[in-house]
Amino acid sequence: MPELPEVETYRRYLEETSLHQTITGLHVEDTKLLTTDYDELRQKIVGRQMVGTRRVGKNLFVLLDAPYVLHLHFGMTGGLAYFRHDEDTPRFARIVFFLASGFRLGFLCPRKFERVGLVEDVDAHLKRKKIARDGLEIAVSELADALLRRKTSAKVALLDQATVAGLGNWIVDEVLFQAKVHPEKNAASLVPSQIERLHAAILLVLQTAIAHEAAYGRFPTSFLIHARKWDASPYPDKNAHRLCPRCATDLQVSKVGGRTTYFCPTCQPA
DNA sequence: GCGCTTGTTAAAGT
DNA sequence: AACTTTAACAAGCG
Repeated sequence: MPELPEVETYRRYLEETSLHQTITGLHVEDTKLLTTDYDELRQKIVGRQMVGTRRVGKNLFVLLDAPYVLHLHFGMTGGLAYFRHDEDTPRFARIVFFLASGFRLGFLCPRKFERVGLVEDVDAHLKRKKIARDGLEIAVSELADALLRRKTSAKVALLDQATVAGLGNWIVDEVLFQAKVHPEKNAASLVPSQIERLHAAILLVLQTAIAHEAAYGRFPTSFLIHARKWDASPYPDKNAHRLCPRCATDLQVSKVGGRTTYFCPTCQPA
């Protein structure tokens, strides 16, 4: 689930549960999940406290009372869970931070695409990884600059974290739908009105998703996301979600940039 | 059992 | 050289 809204929800969850407690231990089931050597990581975080957070796109940075920062990336399926007792350990809590209160913060890693490690400097890390401006903060002019220099489709360009940070597969589909732009539209040939609509749609989709703590089932029925098989929740009619929420045309499913893409051929003409 | 998956990146291609 | 596309990664899920 971890696109920007989920990571923002995890960020708030971590802030509410785990700050200002000395870290007393660390468990790591599989060191492939680490971008910092296990022993070095343990040495550097045990005895420290989490004192704040910062999120950029899908990246969560946990500030410590130390001159380095813990970096969490949730991959395709990562999550967080705060718990107390052994018997409450969630499935897939492959990394566990033990805290002085007796509680533990588990980093759930069902598919091992998640990553945890230390970074010296957040901004240097973002630059090295080519992470662009966060989706909630990007200006129209920045979005325009990034899109117009690309020789690929609007969908691929929006999915690229070097264009705008935090959008994943379903959010890009939702943004394109709300902005009435075809996913395969050439990014470089977007006109100013389309870029303005994309910018507004990015804010709308991200803010709506965050307001609902990324629980897709509760999103407005005007959203395309309900077309995805895993979420037909607001519709009593089993087939209603296959139709465009705006014009009731049959939605189209295709592959763009190698990823499953939903769009309305009427509202988003080629 | 088969195909699919909300992300990223190394390798291959242009 | 620089940008784009593809395949691969790992494992759970329906």
